[in-house]
Amino acid sequence: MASSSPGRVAETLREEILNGTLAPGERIVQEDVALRFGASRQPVRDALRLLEGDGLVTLKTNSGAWVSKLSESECVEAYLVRERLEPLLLSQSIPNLTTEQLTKLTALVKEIEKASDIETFLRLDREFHLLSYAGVQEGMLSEFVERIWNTTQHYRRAFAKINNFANSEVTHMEHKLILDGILRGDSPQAEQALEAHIRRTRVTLSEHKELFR
Amino acid sequence: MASSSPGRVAETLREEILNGTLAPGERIVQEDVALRFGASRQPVRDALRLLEGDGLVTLKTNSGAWVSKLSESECVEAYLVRERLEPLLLSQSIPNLTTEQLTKLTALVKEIEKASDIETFLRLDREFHLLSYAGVQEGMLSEFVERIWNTTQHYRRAFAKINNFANSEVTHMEHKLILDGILRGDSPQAEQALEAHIRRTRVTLSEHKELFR
DNA sequence: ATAGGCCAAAATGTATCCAATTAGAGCATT
DNA sequence: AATGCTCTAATTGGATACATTTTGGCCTAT
Repeated sequence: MASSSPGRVAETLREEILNGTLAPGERIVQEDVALRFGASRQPVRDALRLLEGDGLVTLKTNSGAWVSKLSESECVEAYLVRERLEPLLLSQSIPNLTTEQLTKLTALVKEIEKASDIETFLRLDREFHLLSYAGVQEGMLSEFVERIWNTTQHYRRAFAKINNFANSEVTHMEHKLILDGILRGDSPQAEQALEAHIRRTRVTLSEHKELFR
Repeated sequence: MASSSPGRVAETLREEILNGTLAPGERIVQEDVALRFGASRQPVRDALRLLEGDGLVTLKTNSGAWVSKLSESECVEAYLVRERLEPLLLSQSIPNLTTEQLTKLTALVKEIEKASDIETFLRLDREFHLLSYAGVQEGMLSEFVERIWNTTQHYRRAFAKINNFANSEVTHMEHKLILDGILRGDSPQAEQALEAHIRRTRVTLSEHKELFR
């Protein structure tokens, strides 16, 4: 996949934005990227447009490209949208999850509890939630959700650092409730637990406005 | 706005896709567009990437660009997402609507009733709903909603043609309920009426699978 | 000392050219 | 008649070169 030049460039840059190598607000110079990949600036421009479509990069005509930055209200909005969309997505995914995926989800919840550093926690948490949506084939809904996860990734990391696993007990319980609903095919429970999970994060997040200054 | 070349090209093409000049599945040849706008192919490629980000155009590497097409299930998915997102958007918009906007909304509901041809109906209906969201400043939520409206525009037109204003009485009543909620600042009523409005359309739509063949 | 304007360097946007890939017509085969 | 194949023309992708715009440092004037 992504055999095309712009595709590969975009994928690499996306990875670097998600893992924090490229921070929000940081400028991306076309020629620098072109040199890194041994390509001309044209494929790089295409890649930047792709990432703009994903909301990860903000382009300004005749000026340049920056890693997208969210204000506090934009971040809260992202969580409000998650509260509406992810339960819907989960409800459509649950009937189609395979036994292997259910096993993996169960294992992930345990692993998340054992996670001792922030990067591991973030990676596993992301994997758990996105895997729980694997029963739905790619479409607009999953695309929206993935986009929200991507654009808020940096703030999830910053938030985890500040909290230093403070609310981890509550988080683990919520994950178990979601998992229980999934395993028993009790979609409403899973949906409600998920909505509560996201909502609590949103409320807690808005108590840390310092993340956005 | 959109003073840049790719911006202008994209805007024109978007317009033509929305008003039906360019039909879903139709191919878009870079050089043809470039000639039309008296520009080179480069800005056109940028424009196509922009439209791809909007979901209006589908690009295939080394092959070309086509106006995006929705399957029936994708269209239903779009309406499911609308049911979740638009009531949220409306609830955030209502407190910030100006007196002028409320007057305009009232007028639009009346105009929609008087609409005698399909294009007028589509235009006014779109204007009514999008104006009801004008109290919210641009952001992820409004962007998602606008994208859904754009990608489903063609199917709304086809649906209206088939129905030939059959359910228009119900539609008008729903619009009045939404408007009443907005005017009285009764957000829950407006939200519920809007959700019912979208839901009914979705259900009715799935009774016309011939639209997707 | 600070604000404002000017100029040079750097970065982005566009055009043109060439290479690589694909699509479709026409032919051959079953 | 239908299917598969080949080859050519058309189209897209990428690189280089040039034009345009912006940015930021520096100078001047208040």
